[in-house]
Amino acid sequence: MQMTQPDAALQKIEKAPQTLRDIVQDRLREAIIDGRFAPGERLVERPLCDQLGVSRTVIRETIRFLEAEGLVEIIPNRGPIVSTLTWDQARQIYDIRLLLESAAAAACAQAPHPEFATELGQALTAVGATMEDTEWANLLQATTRFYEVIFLQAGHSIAWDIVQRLNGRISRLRALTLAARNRERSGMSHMKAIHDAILSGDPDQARLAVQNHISDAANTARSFLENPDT
Amino acid sequence: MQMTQPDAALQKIEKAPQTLRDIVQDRLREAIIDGRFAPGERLVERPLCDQLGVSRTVIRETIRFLEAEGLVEIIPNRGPIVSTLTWDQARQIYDIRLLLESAAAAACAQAPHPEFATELGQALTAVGATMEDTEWANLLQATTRFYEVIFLQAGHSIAWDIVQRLNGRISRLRALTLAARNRERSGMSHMKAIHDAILSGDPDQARLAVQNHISDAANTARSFLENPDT
DNA sequence: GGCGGTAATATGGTATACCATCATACAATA
DNA sequence: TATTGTATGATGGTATACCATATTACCGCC
Repeated sequence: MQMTQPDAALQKIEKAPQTLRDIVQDRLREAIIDGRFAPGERLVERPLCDQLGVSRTVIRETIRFLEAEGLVEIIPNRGPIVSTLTWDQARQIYDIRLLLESAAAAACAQAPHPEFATELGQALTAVGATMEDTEWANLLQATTRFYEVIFLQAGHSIAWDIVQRLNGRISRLRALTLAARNRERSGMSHMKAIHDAILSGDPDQARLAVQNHISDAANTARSFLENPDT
Repeated sequence: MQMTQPDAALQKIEKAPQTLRDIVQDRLREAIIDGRFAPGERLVERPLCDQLGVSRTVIRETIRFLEAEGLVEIIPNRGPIVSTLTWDQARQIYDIRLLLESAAAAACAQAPHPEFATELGQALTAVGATMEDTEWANLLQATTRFYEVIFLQAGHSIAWDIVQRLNGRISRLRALTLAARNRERSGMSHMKAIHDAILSGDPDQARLAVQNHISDAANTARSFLENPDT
């Protein structure tokens, strides 16, 4: 039993004990992103407590976090509501995504890495596999994964955090645009273009492909937001 | 007493009643950004309560918010600490700022607006006025204001929120770089270049000027972070 | 004297109780 | 019947009390 030489078997205990708050935080965030609350709907604390079986303390701390994420807004002495989204805000978010995602894609294209190529290919294949899926959540997840691979390979983890947070705020739009069946295929072709451009080591082409992908999505989103239907 | 016609005198009550949490949130954030806590230092809740004269509830909800902002990190079952910053993270932050700020500056340059010109000029003058000031916080505030004018004119309010949040995370570096006396003047000249490029309606030149400003700041910051002094 | 175990302490996690405020409904009076 | 005042209820804001866990300190035993 020599301790000077670390045993590979049981290295470090890394269990990250999940607290109630973490669970509730994920649940509530998911609920909002999945659209189980309407935008502008009040999030009354006590009913949420009953529903989730936790105390108000937990709910309130969770809401503070989601407030900082931009998913909920607090009206003083009135309480939290699910954030609403104007087209102007959505436009800004798509603009920012365009900047961050094209930068990440370009960075990947400039520094090719063999195992990254297979990883990106797998991510793209996964997107294609969910294309015919009835569950749109899977497609959304696969798409997210595709970009995650790009951002992490580029070493842009902070930008990725920002993009994820922004995506949360436009989740309703993302769901709507994905539901638009005809866009699925175009989205797929755009992602293939991004994939190809990166692997061929062409940063400018990668930027362009990302731009096509996002502007396409933004246009679809705009038609939804400007036609007051949902 | 005709109510159909709104009286200009007492229009709408818009007081936004400040809650304890809001106050504490601002105070704590300011304290961290001002560097009154060392990076990695534990933020023990109960002492903070005594110090600020509020209950743990308030402190904890505040900390949740600051956690989402990236200013503090939570170690499960151990409590919050002031976030540390690696050079890699700082580099990423400067990269993102470069993207967002150059986009905003370019947008301003493309759509000139007369009253905006005077506003930007005033902001620049204010920066110059704080140049000789002994209180570095004033310089930082004036610099912030300069960029705020640009972002808001560009209609990039969300990007501005992001930049402000990122700036909070590198506040220590900003203070250090500003304290480097020799950089003040170069910072000023860079901002003047940005100002001139925008007013002359040259987006590319504006981008370039922003790039110079940020890369200069990033280089100064790197020398601090890589030399383990502070 | 070092090592292991147990007790004590520090501190975060959670629940609850109480108070403040705002909105709404109802009643009384003109 | 309309208007205004008041009472009541819903709900967020804040404080506190209690519990769980982890770290530390101390003590006895080998």
